[in-house]
Amino acid sequence: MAQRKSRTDRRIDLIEAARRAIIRHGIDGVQLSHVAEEAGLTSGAVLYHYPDLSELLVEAQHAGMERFYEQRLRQLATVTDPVSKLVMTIRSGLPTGPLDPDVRLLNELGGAAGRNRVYGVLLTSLYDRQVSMYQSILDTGSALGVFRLSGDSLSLARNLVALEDAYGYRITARHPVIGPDEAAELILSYARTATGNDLVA
Amino acid sequence: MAQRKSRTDRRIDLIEAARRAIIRHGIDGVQLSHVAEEAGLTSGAVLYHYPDLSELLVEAQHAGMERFYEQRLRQLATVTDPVSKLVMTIRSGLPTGPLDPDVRLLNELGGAAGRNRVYGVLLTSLYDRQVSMYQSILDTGSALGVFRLSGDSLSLARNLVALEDAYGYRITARHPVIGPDEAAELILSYARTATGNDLVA
DNA sequence: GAACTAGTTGAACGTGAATTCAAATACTCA
DNA sequence: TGAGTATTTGAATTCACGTTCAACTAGTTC
Repeated sequence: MAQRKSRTDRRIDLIEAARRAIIRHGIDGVQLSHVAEEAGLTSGAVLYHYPDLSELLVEAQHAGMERFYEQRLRQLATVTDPVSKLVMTIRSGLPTGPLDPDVRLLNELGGAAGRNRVYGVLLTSLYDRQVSMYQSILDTGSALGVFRLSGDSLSLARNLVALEDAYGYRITARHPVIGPDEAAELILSYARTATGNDLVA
Repeated sequence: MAQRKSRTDRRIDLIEAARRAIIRHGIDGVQLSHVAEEAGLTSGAVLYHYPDLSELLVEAQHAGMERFYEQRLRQLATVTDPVSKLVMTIRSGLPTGPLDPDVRLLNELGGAAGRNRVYGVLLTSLYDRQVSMYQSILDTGSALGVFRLSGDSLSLARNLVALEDAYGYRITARHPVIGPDEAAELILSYARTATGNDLVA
């Protein structure tokens, strides 16, 4: 028998297990048994904690998103100058490679968001928060005279996040020439014209 | 009994039916019975033409992609000056709204491309062809002196396609403020700095 | 350490989907 | 027109999954 755990501990485990199962089988392909296997439990045990699998999946997606976003914020807090912030943020929005679990998970949402309102809302809220994050970097740099913005910061920020998103897909789809480094350089080339700064950290 | 059709006609029907079924249920959620229902046939009939459902799904995705791309090329051929071409192409890469079937279908590939090599290859090949399309517009405009490019045309083209992709997701996910018009304007703002042209058609 | 509680298992059951295939039907062409 | 062929159906079968639940186990409490 698998190690016994408290209700809260087990729920955390299950959310992690669901995250892995989604990455492996797709948000519409995950089965109860996949989650159980990832968690090292039987289906019955999973059902004991989450009588409705779809709720667990939503929680897993939600948790994955929050983790991704919080991690970016945390990294951001380690530096102060706007140039470093911008460069670092661009990097942290890209997958480390085709197998990056965080981005793989988010990518699963793309298609489902068109069919499922809950996923649409989740994904939209992540996008908006990331836009705010970029916008505040741009505005700060602008106020300090480091950046000379080529347009309004909201539009620039929206485009930066959009580029991240798109290259995330390219990288996880294993584009033969666009990897993390190339994608970062492509986004940086946009960021340079947007900020009028060379962005050499 | 459903109307009898020739092998080739029926296969075309089935590809269309599969396309609709994928949009409705997701690439990993589609079932044989969904396709059969969309086609107005029984499961047995579908299996008679496609013993392997996954092959039909790949063909449906392939056909959807080709159609999307060919349609863009055809539109592009109706105008000659680079400014009109660029503006029109940006528009034709965006969904008409959250329900746009072509983009909905493509979005289904995003997540699956990370798990399934075939889908990864399909999606990557579409991306690359779209990049070429933009690149040729940019190069022509540059040669004619209409555009003064802010960087190499390949990078600019890659970013333009990336922006289209990303806003396609935003729109199908029903972002409350980013619709087709707003997305087009955001991409255009990038295209303006990229080409040094006001892009007023 | 006995009674109680919470978590887990495994087997039984029901459901729905894929698969198979013989029979029925509609078309082709001699 | 009639024999032959291609397409479709519908029923039977099998399989995989979700669901339920009684029994079991490991903690917890008094």
